[in-house]
Amino acid sequence: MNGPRVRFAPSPTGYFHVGSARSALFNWFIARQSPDGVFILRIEDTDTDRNREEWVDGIVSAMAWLGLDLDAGPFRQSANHVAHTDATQRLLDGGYLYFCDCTGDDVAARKGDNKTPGYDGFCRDRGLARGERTALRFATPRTGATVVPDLIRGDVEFQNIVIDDFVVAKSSGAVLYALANVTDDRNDAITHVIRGEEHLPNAPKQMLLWSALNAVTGVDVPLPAYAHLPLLVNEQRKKLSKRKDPVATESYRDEGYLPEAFVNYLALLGWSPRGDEEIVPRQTLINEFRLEDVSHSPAFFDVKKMRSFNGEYIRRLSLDEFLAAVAPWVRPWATNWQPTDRTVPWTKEQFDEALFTRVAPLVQERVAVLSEVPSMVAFFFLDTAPYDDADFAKTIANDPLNQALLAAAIERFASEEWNATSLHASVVELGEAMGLNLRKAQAPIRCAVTGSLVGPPLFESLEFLGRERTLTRLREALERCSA
RNA sequence: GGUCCCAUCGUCUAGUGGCCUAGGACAAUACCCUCUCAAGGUAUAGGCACGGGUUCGAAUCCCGUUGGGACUGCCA
Repeated sequence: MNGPRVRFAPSPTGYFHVGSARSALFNWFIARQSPDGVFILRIEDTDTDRNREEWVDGIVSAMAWLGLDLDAGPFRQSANHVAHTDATQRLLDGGYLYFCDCTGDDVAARKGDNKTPGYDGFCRDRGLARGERTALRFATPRTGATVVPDLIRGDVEFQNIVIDDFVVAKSSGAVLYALANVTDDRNDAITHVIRGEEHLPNAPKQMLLWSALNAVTGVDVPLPAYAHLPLLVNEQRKKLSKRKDPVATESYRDEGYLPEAFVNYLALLGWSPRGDEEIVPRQTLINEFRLEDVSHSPAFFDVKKMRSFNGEYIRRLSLDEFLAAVAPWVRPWATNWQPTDRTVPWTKEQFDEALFTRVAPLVQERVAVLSEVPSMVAFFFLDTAPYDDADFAKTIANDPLNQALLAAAIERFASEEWNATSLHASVVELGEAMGLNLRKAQAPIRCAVTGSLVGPPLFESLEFLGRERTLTRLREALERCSA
């Protein structure tokens, strides 16, 4: 029982941020590197004004989707409030805390051009007792320095004089993040605190709190190792914002990213596996990951690259795996999970599973995300082809020669042997008779049958669609011209 | 303003004093393949922010400059 004990401690205040997903992943790597490693999910929900239960569900299901399995939890930090208030009382008794009745305006007014940040310790020696508007502050040392031994960055030194007397408990009695987090980390015997770089300035405060708690409880829990991950930034090199940037992990799932691809890409933000190969199995990521190798500088979350990875992962799927993966987008009525805000172009009755199974290999190598599949195969299931008006006008409506070719095709296809090879040969001949190469000759047929100029290979598509439906569509296209 | 962090192709990174005329991946461009679109193949272009040191030798170590970022809440 002396393996690493790590925790992922998000606050449920919104969608599951991709940066959070990466923090969770790196924590999970550390836990999974040891047979007795422990990965804990702790929901930090002490701010009752901002937390919503649905966001907790979002975190839990997103982590399950990514395959980040838990050894303990999910726990609610709010469930530990007795431990938090107990810790507060002990610190108060031990002389580490004092009451303060300053309002935010008071603090700001007194600050003036004082160069040290935050609160100036005005109430530290006023000997205030608990009152209706008294918050509890931690009396930070005024001399010396606190060194955060960061596994990624090395020692980071903070002069104690610049660490202000931060609030530990609100006047309402509610214990705040800094103390709640440290109390829980001590109780959980966390060995590695792995989190975003925005928490680096919190680290010395929490170390001070940790040591004070050790002294005041008589229980000497060793300090955890710290690792502050480089931030994920947008194109403007600013921290990824929930409001302005596409950061919701859920939305990538809805779009049809594979969890393995998502995990692989996330792992590459601030770290890289050995050698020149970037697409590597999860087990390799686990085996090779080292906090000491994580880069120090912010990383841009590049959706383009992730798309490319996802396409690669999709192409590596077996047919059965692909069919299973794409099911929520093509037959959502039969799956446990459905992407939100996506409508399928066909009805349950129109969908033909056997036909889709034959068609699937054609689209599997053509999509980067699974949500692209429906529009690519819709013409197989819809009663009439979903026409792209511009394509239709260009290749059929305004092109008499192509109309003649369609008429010839109708004649020829009526008796043609119905397979891709012979259809291919017959369109070559049809084209030659009219002085068209295959590239030109296939276009009007493709447009008439599939509705657009781009799509899966034409002759296989015709074979799968069948003679009758193909002929019907060719006729409909011609009728559409004269209408 | 203060504290702290950071700095290799457009982007993510390899690189831990000589293996670097700096490697890979995504994106870009060209060509090949080809029934469209993709995929695949081949090739091209593109980078050590700047200035000082240290050293026989620096992308790698030190200092400074510049630039970027995080934090600076009775949020987490």
